[in-house]
Amino acid sequence: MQGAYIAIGNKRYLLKLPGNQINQQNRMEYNFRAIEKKWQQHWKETEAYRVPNESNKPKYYVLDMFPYPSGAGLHVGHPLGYIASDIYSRYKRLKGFNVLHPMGFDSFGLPAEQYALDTGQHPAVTTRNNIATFKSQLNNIGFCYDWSREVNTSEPHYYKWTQWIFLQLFDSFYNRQTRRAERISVLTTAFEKEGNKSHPCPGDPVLKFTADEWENFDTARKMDVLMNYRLSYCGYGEVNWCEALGTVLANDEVVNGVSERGSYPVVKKKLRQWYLRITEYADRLLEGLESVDFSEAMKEMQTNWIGKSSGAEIEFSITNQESGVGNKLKVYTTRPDTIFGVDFMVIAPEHELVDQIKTEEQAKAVEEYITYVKSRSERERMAEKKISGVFTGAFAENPFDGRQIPIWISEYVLAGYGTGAIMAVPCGDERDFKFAQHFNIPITNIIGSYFKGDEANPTKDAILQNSGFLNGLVMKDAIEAVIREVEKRGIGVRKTNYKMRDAAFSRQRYWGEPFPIKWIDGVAYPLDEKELPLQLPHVDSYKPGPEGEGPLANIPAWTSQHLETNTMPGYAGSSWYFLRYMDPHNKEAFCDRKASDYWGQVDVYIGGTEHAVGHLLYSRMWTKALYDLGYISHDEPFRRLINQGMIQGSSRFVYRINGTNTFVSKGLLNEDGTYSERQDKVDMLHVDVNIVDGLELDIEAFKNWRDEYKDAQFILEDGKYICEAEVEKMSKSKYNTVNPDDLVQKYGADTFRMYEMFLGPVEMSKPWDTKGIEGVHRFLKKLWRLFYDEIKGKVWTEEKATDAELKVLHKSIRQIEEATDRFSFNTGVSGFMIAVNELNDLDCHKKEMLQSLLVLLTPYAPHIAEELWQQLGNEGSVLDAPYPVFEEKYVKETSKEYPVSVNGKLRTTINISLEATPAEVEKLALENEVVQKWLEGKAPKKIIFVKGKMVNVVV
RNA sequence: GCCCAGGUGGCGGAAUUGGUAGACGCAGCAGACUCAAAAUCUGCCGUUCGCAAGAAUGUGCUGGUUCGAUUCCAGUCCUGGGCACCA
Repeated sequence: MQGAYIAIGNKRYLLKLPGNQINQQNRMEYNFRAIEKKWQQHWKETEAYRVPNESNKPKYYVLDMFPYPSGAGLHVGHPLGYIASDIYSRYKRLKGFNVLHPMGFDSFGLPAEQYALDTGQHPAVTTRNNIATFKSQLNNIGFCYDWSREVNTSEPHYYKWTQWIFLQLFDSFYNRQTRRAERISVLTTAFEKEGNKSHPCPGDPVLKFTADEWENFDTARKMDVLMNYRLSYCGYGEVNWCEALGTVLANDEVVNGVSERGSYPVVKKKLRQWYLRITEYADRLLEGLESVDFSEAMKEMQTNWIGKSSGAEIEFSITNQESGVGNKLKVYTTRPDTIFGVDFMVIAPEHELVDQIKTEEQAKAVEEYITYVKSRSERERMAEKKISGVFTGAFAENPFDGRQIPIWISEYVLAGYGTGAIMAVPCGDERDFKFAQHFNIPITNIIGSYFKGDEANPTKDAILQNSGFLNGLVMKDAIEAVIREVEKRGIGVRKTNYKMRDAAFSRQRYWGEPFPIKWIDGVAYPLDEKELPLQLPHVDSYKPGPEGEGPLANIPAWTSQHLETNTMPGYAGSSWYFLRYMDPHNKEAFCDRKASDYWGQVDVYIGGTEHAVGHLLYSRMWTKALYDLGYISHDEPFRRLINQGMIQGSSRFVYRINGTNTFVSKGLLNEDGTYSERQDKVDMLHVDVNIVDGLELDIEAFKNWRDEYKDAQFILEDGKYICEAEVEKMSKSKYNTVNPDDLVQKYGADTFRMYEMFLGPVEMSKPWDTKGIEGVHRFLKKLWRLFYDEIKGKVWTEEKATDAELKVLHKSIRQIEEATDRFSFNTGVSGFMIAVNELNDLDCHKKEMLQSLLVLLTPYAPHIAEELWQQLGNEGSVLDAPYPVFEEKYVKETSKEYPVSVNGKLRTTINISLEATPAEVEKLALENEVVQKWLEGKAPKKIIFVKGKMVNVVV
């Protein structure tokens, strides 16, 4: 950059000039570093991105899923969605909207705590540092965030309101009659009047009491009952318990039944846990999907997660001799029509009846199996292909034909779903069939020829046989018949079931929101609103507390106040942050009603599918609850959702000859992956992608990369060391992360932004490859040269544009506007490239043209657009310039080069007027030499003509 | 295992409603400019056959529907995401 070209004759020389003399010359070159710095500073000083809560413009709310500020900083995968949303926000602003486009940090979480455990650094400190890094990285890219609205979930003035919302949920229940959340006081008033007959208990379905009984409950009992209704409630749940570490582990800290750190055994342990009663909202979460613009795939994932099914809960009597007689085994089935095909029962190994019903002969086998299952994660149990299980020795009686059915336990039945017990029908269910085969359990066929004995058939169309009173009925119809009969006999009920479970809402950790709850005599009391925020206390050690409790249990000052020692999970703060952005500094409320009424729903929400069923469902539930309680006026948080794909890492590897410090270039390896005639074994080692150009290793950089490679030897091919490449997750440990800062430094933010978009559709996952960025950078330089010649200086003119030039412009307006509208930013970028190429071909430097192009470009490359906009002599910022309006008349065509096929195969093209009638087109097509050749004198059977598209002659 | 998505040149991708497959860019090759390099510009660039004209073939794989399929249907393989304490 330090220099300029001068021309002598027709030759050019690059002159080295001192820094203070280059300004005027410099302007002729695309000096992106100076330009970007200048405008970022200017926009900051003029508060160009500040968004008011009052405006006569229509509002538009564009939101990114905010990041967890990890210690590794931002890598090129993060900004993909942010760039997309930034482009869209700027586009909407140009189109005249008041656009809310905020950013913040989801700053509570496990990694900061683990880091604290390892290094003793307080999570608040590391989090603050990480946020500073993230912010500077984000600002580098030139995003138009209104930073005055930044939120950090781990700051007391934010989590005060997370705690406050928790208390609202705590003080609410879901009224199934009105289908909304209502205050607990509504419930107690009802209890006083009529007991719980109008409000069946969601936490304990068999609980029934009268007004008198309620009146006579003591306080503890009353609170206990209410706990079973609250939308946030305390119960018991299983966690991954690691005795050796004395702590509870997250699922991804457990690998194959042992802890990831140290490989200690991990077992299931029941602990007191907080939950959100999201199951009460299951139906509304389903219905709400109809009113939002999410992809079908996303809706399907959420629907499947909620997993609504209907069927029946049926009781079977247990009939074995030794014990358990008189007990009932309750199963849930969606296929009661197959009741006569039940050949065995399977109950979850942790089912409460197992202990009572197992026979003495089977006791040992059962216990051994339970020990095995305890070490298994739910994931492993579901994914297991190997069939396993143990007979309990007990039998149940089929209520319809009295058949004795053996009761088994197996890991494929989970305690948490339905009743934790199933009736197995091997002729109709594949898993049951395999189980029966494996354990040689005889199979009853109730569907005649539909079942051939080699695989189960889940049909509902068969006519039932061997099925008592159902014989002759079609299965579909039998479902209803059985449910009616079951209810008539009082041995079961019709039942709607949900796969979704209540959301576990507590963690035995330090770095999360404290619960504003005090425990007194085993009863949970909420803190008063005035006591919020309940601040996280300082700790000296992040070690777990006794008996699986969190670190807070180690603090006497905390426990002496009887405060809850659990903290809230990562998703607490993220379940409502989109509301806080609307009114981030409010000290009186989580968000002023006026602000939320103005901004309403998020119009476009951009984020990854990995949040499909977690964060998105929780936010939807919180929004619905806040709506029900009258705090906001909309009950779906996100009107439209765009899923951004993941950027994967493209890892590079070097081959080292086993036991040496010599590295062999990839192409020199034998086919079997060994080296040389001696067939030396080689090790494949990760190497930092940043010291590899494409596939070619920078050998000097490699030697400096790590001490152990200082004296490395290389066996080269064609003088180069060629690396192996593989696509993997982008992660520091794989040395495949690329820092956006480096690319911005080298090519500028505008190039970086456009290149990320140019990689492909936002929704799609793709590996990162730095190589192509040059092309986008060249494009911006080419654009610059439409304005400035490096010798002649400014080259734009005030001349009137020609028709050909106007056509280029309006074609571009159409393509780019439409691409931006449908989030197809990659084709948007290519639209700019085409426009610049064509203007270049036309040698067009007319201000009229270029100016419009700059406005189109503003959302994608704001810095260069603003600079050139100013250079052209415009007043005001390009950020608010009028968006060019497409006019059809400039792009109208009169004729088209029609593709002409014979029998569907393209043979030639003919230029035909768009006015031509079908008859004229047919005539022209048949007269065509090429068509005649392919007709070989035969008459055409048919001619298909689609106006403006194609002609096909069928022989 | 279950749910969801995606497979198109050497590479990233385009083709919006079933109508010219490969836009745009990278890499590569050839050329211009240059003492040289960089930068820039021009041309070529799916595969096979052919001097060429042209022909055949080609969107993971196997079938189907259609005048016509990357696009719709059935099956299948592979890759990625999620599966409830990573965020």
